[in-house]
Amino acid sequence: MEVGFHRRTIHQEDNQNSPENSEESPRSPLSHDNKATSTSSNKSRRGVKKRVVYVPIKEVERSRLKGETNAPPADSWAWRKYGQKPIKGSPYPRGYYRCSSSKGCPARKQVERSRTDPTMVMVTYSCEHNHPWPASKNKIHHLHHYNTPPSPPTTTEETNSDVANDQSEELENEGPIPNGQSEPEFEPEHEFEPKPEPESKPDQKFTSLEVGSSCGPYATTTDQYYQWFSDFDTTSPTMLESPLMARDMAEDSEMATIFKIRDDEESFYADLGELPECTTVFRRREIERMEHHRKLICNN
DNA sequence: CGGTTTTGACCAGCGC
DNA sequence: GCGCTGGTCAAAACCG
Repeated sequence: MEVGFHRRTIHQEDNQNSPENSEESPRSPLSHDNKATSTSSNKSRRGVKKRVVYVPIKEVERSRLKGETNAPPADSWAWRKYGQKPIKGSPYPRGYYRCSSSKGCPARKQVERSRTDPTMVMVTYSCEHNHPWPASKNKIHHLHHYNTPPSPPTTTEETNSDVANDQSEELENEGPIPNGQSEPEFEPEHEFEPKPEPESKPDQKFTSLEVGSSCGPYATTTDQYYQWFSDFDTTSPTMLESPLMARDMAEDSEMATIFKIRDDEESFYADLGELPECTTVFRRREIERMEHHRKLICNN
């Protein structure tokens, strides 16, 4: 499935706001899990850390249209279904998947249709991958798709504006983090940028990326471009706990607006079918970047 | 033929 | 301790 979780909504730390929580039966272990996920404990009944992601069912259906029956939301790991259970109180069964990219990988995910919003699929990740991102055919296809790397933002101004655009997506960037290695669960199909963090200096990342510097042990020529993704993944838990993040979470109303706008926008892109959303977005960003550079030159 | 999906059975945590 | 429920196992079926 070439299409990553590009319209997903992550409710890892803020599940209180998720419709899922409000509807869960109070006694439900799932509810307990989700609640834990939304709080500091973030652990399931068996003490395994979990992360919850919401994905529009459209993504799943798109995957299914491509011949993937009962397809879980797209991501770039290879998942093998090992079970399915009807969940009490939910009309939809829950599917259990484990990572099949590597033998012995403890990574698991549960896929379940949201009760309140059947158009959304709730994906719960538990455990982390203990291996690098497999160079699956999907990935190859993906990379081929986006083989013309758009120019990442290079200026603070631009980065900030993009960040404002992508606040929703920042929240989305969650999932198992394989020992600090790349976690390509979320394909960079559309704008997705880490919030500028004093420590991580995302601008520098982008700058270094632009010059093609190596970014990690598993970075390939094409991977380099996406490495910032994994960097962000690696740091995202910290971000979620950071005061900066807390502040952002407090701006929920604004976030909601952004969510809505982006959702509409992305729905539009989704209607374009296989046309990679990022191509449009990145092209637009490229134009913006060039204009910005032109201004700088003019000013000089 | 190897990998994946399906599905019933079993196990373990949690609440009462 | 018991029952309920979620999570996992494992064998058979399925698929490319």
